[in-house]
Amino acid sequence: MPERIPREFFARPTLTVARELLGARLVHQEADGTRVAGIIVETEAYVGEEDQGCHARAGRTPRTEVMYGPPGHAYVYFTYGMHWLFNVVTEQEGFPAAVLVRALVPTEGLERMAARRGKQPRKTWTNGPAKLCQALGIDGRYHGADICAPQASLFLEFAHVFPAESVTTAPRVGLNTVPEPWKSIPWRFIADPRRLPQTNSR
DNA sequence: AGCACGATTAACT
DNA sequence: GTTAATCGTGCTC
Repeated sequence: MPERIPREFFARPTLTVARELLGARLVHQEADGTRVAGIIVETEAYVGEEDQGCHARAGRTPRTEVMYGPPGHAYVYFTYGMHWLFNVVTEQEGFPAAVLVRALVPTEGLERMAARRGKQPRKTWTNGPAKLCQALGIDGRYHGADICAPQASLFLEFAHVFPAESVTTAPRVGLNTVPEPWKSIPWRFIADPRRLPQTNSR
């Protein structure tokens, strides 16, 4: 039985959580019991009101309220008129921060993913933050959900640990109009999926 | 009340 | 490399 990641894991510095979430398994247990899941291979950290790339730069608003709440909750928001993005709230309650999950390697519920991602090739099912939400069936219903609750249907499990040499960092994506140093600071974490144990992919 | 813009993607050229 | 699709949010008037 895989071990679910406890809340204390998320109640730490956001950069640490973002790095250590690489290799974790994101699981959506659907209403019929089907597990749709994948191993996280890319994340980004968004840290506090000072971070001009973080939504909380505007302060506490209805949209960002969840980021100010306790760690281990889902911050799910809608953008570009059609895409959902999934984040996990980090740090202590009262400090607004979160980790955006940007990419997964699919491992379970492949037929569900195929059904949701349509005719797209498998390689592109979960290689983007909005794509993985679509593939796993994550949308605004999960905004604010406690992913550490025992009965949670959306949660994280410890699965794999990537060695340091398989992890690289880079500036965060899509912050074109954000001022420096936030625009270039390397708070994006990328794991080499080739370092993952072989899956039954084809 | 109105508006510019975005933590994106897919389909173009 | 460029662009349309599409709408909630936060800011301005």
